[in-house]
Amino acid sequence: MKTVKRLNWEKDLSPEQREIVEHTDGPILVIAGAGSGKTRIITYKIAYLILKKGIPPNRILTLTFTNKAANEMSERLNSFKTLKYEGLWIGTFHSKFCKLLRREAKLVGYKNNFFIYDEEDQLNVIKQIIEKFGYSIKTISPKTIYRKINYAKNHLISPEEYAVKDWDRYDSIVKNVFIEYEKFLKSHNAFDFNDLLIKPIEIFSAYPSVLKKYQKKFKYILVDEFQDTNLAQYRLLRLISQENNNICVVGDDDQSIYGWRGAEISNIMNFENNFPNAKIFKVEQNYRSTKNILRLAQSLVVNNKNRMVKNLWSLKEDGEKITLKSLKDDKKESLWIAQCIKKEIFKRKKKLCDFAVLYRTNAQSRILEEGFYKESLPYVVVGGIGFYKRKEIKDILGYLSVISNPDDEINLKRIINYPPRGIGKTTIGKIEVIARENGVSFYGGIKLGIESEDLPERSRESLKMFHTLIKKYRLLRRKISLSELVRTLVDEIGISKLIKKEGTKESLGRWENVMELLSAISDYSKQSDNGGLDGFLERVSLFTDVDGWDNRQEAVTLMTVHNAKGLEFSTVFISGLEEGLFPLYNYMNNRDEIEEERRLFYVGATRAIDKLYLSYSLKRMRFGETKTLKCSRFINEIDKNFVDMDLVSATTKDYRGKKSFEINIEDEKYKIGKAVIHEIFGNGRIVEIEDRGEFMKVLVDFEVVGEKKLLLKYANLKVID
DNA sequence: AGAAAGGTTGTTTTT
DNA sequence: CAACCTTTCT
Repeated sequence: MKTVKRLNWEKDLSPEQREIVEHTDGPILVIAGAGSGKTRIITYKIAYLILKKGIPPNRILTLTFTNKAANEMSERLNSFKTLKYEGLWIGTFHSKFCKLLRREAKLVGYKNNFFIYDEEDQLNVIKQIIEKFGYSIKTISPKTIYRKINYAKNHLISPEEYAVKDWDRYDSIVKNVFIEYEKFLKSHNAFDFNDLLIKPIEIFSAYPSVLKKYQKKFKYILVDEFQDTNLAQYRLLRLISQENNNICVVGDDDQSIYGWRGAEISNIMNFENNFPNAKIFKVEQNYRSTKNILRLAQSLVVNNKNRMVKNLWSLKEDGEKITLKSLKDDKKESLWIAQCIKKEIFKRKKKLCDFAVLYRTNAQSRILEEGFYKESLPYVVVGGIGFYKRKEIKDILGYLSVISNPDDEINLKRIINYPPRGIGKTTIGKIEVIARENGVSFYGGIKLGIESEDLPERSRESLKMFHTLIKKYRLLRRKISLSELVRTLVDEIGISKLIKKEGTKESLGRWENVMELLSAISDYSKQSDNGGLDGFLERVSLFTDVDGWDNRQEAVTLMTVHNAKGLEFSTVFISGLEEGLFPLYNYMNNRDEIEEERRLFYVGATRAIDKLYLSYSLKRMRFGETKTLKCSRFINEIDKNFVDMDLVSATTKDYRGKKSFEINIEDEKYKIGKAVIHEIFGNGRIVEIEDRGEFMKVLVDFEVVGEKKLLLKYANLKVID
């Protein structure tokens, strides 16, 4: 059911949006506040380029943050009656540069059927290397190494450049593992996520003619969510845009929430310096939220130092007040949320899909699920362990990967004894030796192992069976459809029996997942432009749970604030607003990190269209222990004039109606102009106040020693009044 | 070789 | 409180 729309430049766009759409040439930065119609601007710009300027779609590159965003844009383009956009490059950075790599892989020594390793695969590679070096993964944590390697790759640091302080043994281990890791991936024809961006950069610098080809091809480049691009993405944009210099980036510095993943907020802050003669637009009208929601969000985010000044405004009414609720513990919080939703559905005739419950960490979903279950309220959890990361799914995908690319040792080892076929640790160890001695891959080692005298008859028999199985499917893949292939495979290896045998309460769900995979594959097979087995594997690697989430489903949506980026809901709950959880404890120590947490809260709050609920618990179960918690500093920061409060304090006093909290009452004593006494510096007056809460700092002008900035916590100042 | 039991570890957010 | 890894038992 395709809804066909006529494009109406005047009616569909505000005058300022239209100006941006029609300003096509040269570098453009659009600072677009939350809910100001970013997606609309980009889609209409694409339409404008094609229809009004006659640019062929295949000469426009549009980069988004999620596949979902790209799909939505495509859908909108599809709804425009007269628009033909076949050939348009639209998708995430990762998927588009993966596409480029499929074409150019041989330039970096890869075959074009490369496989993409996810975190689990990467960890397996790292573990294997650590053990090969003779370390124990007890002393050398694979996860730490993984983080360090990822950090380096995010910052475009190669293993050779990886700096080691010569006294730091750990760092030199990281470096060595890093070097081996890169070699391993290459020799197994696999990339990790970072490689999808890094390798194109390598290709472009080594082969200027290839770069030229793409520079010429892409006359116009459009980028969404620019505030979350990292160094590699930024480098790619610079390289590709050089020829035509028509690059339009859209973003909002207040919504930059991926710093931990290497995103550089400076990319957006310094755009004007890096792209000379850039035209800057600011869109401050918000079309999404009520005034109350906007004011609250704004009152929070102004506490950030490192931001561009913006003043969001809205033509909507004030709307309902924000509800702030404090609860005794996390169980009560989840029940309260479920009950609020029920009430709203009953009173205001809202639908389940109008609600989203957001949280800081995935682990919080479980307690919410329990509460929803008790209240028999349907819900979907988006994210967490993604569908394609579930064990039963990865096992099947492991087979498919090996069928496509037998060099993939990691997946080969994953499935070689699943289902158990008598190929255990000892046999695998022997094959590794054989492979190394003969200079062949692990798969090659299996072939030799079948003939080898060093292996017992039984193992050789098992290996032979396994090898025959893989060979059979490698042949079969050319003869039957992908969907039939996987069905036959699932049948032959007896997954159904295997899962049933486990006999756990999750077994049924796991089997359902397998069936869901089969139907996903058959859907994929039906698409006319499908890329066969390799295409499916690629899609799966780059797929996220949000991409698959259906927003019309009759269920409440539960997800992290990160996942909610770019989405909107009539009613939004932000839960777990406690010091240490949101902001998360790892990020409470430095200013930049706190600012990112604050932006995250801002992103969450601005998802709401009509009504926002904020809640926190005074006790929460973590690590199997119940901890007592204080409410988030962000709650203290927001302007309470638009908030209805219903609070339980730690001392069970009711703070209803009061404008500030206990923490704040202490702070209130310190105001600009107040006279204070310090033990050493003597008398002075407060001239400036920075931060509130735990890290509150004051600038005091002392009579004797002049101005000093003091951290209130340690200063021991006395106010004299 | 494989299953079952026991101990230890750790949770941030994700393309 | 799990998930994960190691050890122990069959």
